[in-house]
Amino acid sequence: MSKIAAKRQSILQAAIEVFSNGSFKNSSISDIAKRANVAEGTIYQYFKNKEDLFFSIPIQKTIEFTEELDLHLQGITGAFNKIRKFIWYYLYFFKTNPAYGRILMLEMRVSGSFVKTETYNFLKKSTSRILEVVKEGQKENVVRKDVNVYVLRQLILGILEHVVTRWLLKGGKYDLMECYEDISKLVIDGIGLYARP
Amino acid sequence: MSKIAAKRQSILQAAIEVFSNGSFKNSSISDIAKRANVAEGTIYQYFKNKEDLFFSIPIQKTIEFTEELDLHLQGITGAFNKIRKFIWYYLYFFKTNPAYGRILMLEMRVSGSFVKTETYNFLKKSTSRILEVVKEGQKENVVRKDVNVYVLRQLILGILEHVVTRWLLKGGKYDLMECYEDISKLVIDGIGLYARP
Amino acid sequence: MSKIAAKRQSILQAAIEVFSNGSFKNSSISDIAKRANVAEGTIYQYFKNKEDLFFSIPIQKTIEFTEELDLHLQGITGAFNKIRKFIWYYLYFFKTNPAYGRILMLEMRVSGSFVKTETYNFLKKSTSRILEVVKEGQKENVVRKDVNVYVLRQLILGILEHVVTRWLLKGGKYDLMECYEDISKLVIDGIGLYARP
Amino acid sequence: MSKIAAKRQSILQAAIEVFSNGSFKNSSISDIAKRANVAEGTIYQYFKNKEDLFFSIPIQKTIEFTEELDLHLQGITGAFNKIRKFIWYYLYFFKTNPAYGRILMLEMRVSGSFVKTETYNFLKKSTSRILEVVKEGQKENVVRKDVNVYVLRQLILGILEHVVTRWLLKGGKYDLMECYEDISKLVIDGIGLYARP
DNA sequence: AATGAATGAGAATTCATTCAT
DNA sequence: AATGAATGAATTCTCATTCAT
Repeated sequence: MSKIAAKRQSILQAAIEVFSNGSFKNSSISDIAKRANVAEGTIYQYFKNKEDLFFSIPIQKTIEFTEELDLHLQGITGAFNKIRKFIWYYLYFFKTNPAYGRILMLEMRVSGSFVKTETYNFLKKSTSRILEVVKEGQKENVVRKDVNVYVLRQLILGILEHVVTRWLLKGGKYDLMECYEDISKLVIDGIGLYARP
Repeated sequence: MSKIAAKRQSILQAAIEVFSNGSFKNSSISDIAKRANVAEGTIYQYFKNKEDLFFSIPIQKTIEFTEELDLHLQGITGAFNKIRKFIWYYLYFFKTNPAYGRILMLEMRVSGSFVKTETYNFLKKSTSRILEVVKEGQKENVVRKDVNVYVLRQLILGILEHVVTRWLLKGGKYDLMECYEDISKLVIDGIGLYARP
Repeated sequence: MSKIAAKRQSILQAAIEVFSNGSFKNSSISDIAKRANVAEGTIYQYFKNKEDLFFSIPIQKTIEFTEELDLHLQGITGAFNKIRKFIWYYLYFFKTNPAYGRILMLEMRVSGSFVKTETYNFLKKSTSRILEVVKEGQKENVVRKDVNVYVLRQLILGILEHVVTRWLLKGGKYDLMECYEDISKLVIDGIGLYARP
Repeated sequence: MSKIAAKRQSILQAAIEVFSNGSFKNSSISDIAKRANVAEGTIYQYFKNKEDLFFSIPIQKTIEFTEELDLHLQGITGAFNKIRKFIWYYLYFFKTNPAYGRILMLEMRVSGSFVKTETYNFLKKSTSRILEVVKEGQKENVVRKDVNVYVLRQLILGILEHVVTRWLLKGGKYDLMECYEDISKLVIDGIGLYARP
């Protein structure tokens, strides 16, 4: 990574830590600068303004998420196996990135203006990987075809988002991975072609 | 109610309306004063500072909640009936107090400092009523005794908190009371001694 | 004058002094506050923002100008006498208010955006007094009727504006009143019905 | 011209263009650097600081003016002819350098500090050429000797400065050369020994 | 008790200037 | 010589809090 990219990265990391402790308004550029060990002005070399910095967080984190996810999915065959891995990685990602989780799930999602941002569109597009896997499952004849793939994706992401949000609201006091088995079952049962009770 | 108490009350109501539209930092004393039709200085006759005003909201509202709840529970016999009434009233309370709901469920939770406040302790203590009812159910031999009463209470409050939070995040677009029947069943089934499937 | 009006006035006076020493951008609220012996925040109790303060200057000064002018015109009969008095007072006003002169003539007039402000419209309307006198002269049959009154007013104000601007550009080194006689003659000759050479 | 001098020149040209669009404070080194296609730091290799750059503009432009003027005066005999040529060239220079005109006539004048700079002294000295021509005219017995030569020079430069300033304030909408004939006559009549009406 | 003018500590943002490469 | 990343002082503006009336 270039020196410049590294500095941008370290500012973003500091921003995540600061923003995750309070609201957007409550967090100050001064605090972020201190935590990143740069001058306040430096932040404006890398980000247009405070809002730009804020909304750059999910973009950066989503890129990280997607790249890592791809590594984890490599070598796995079978749609169900891939979906299980996806669920596992989703939970694992937020377990290891709770500060980002608080920003995304508790701060951004709640703000009405978020939906209007470019970042929102970027996030929506970024979930294409799981869509592909669902389609793969349909080709393999293991995933039901009587329901729109987008709805199936919504089911998966909806459950995951939900458990992560609950976990964060409870202050991360229990192990997020605990629910991996249950969710896997629920999801596979829910979208699977056979084995419907 | 004395004149003084009435003014305090009207300031609190204005505060609820203002705080529910934005974060703590985002809301200004000036706005609250305008909405309460008092001068800014007057607010400081009734509350120590902005934080005191903010955290007085749940205290006041919880007192209201408890007082009203007691009225609703009067004359009802049977733990299950009381629990159903509790669930009904909980949903009804937030349906009719959505602004307060947003503050409690979406804003206070996010702020990491909330847990450290006296208000947090007050809220925890205030749920004693439901605890008593659960214990009553155990004495009546209708509520399971193999699980700690505090866990049982957590089950009830957890579900309720959850549906209210979801409802608020969706902008209160549907009728919160819709889910009363389902939740009643879920709760009674969950904590009941018999009738387990 | 009320205490509040007096403070507003003293802030305006400080602003005139500061703005007249440099451009709008170059002048700081901090300097104005210091000169007015108030805190920076106080300025924002009286003016919406820096621009509002800036454009409030000509409004205030024009009101002063008009009020004083009316006093000076009282008891004078004959349009030519009134016009001479107007010319005299115009020169006298800027001789005694050179800082305001620099702001109006050298800073505001030059900025392209000034024309779009409300202040600009206010200033335009404020020259109605001289228009009335010109019309009066036409009724008295001493002022030419073959030229539009608005053009006649433009002639008078154009010359005056010009000599004041020159005087300011030269740093106010000579006595502005020197040119009173010459301008009076020029104007009376220019707009008079008879006595055309 | 050396490569270094050429780059200095191109930075100055960029500075003229940027400064002429706004006040000193309003114009940024960053904008100038962009327009000159150099890095910000490079500007500091050629100029001590922003003020130095600003005040280098009239020095550079005055050198250009004087050099070109000398070429134009070559081969012309007779003081009046030279004066006419001077007037023509003065108007022509600002017609073709309106951005510099705005800086010199509208911006520098306004800033009270200009009079204190070295640049101001340089500009004053640079008008020696016209002084020589006036003296030449006195020797030729065509220019009046009853008035101080410095006053005669002031007359000439005063009129020229005036028409250029007016033209700039009007946004350069008409052709500045239009007034060449009238000014020539006015000046020659004004300073000439004979032909006084 | 009520007021609201005054305050001044920050907040975000800009930008001239420096300096290591 | 040229660069442009980094800096930090300065600027405008906001707002919780105080206090004289």
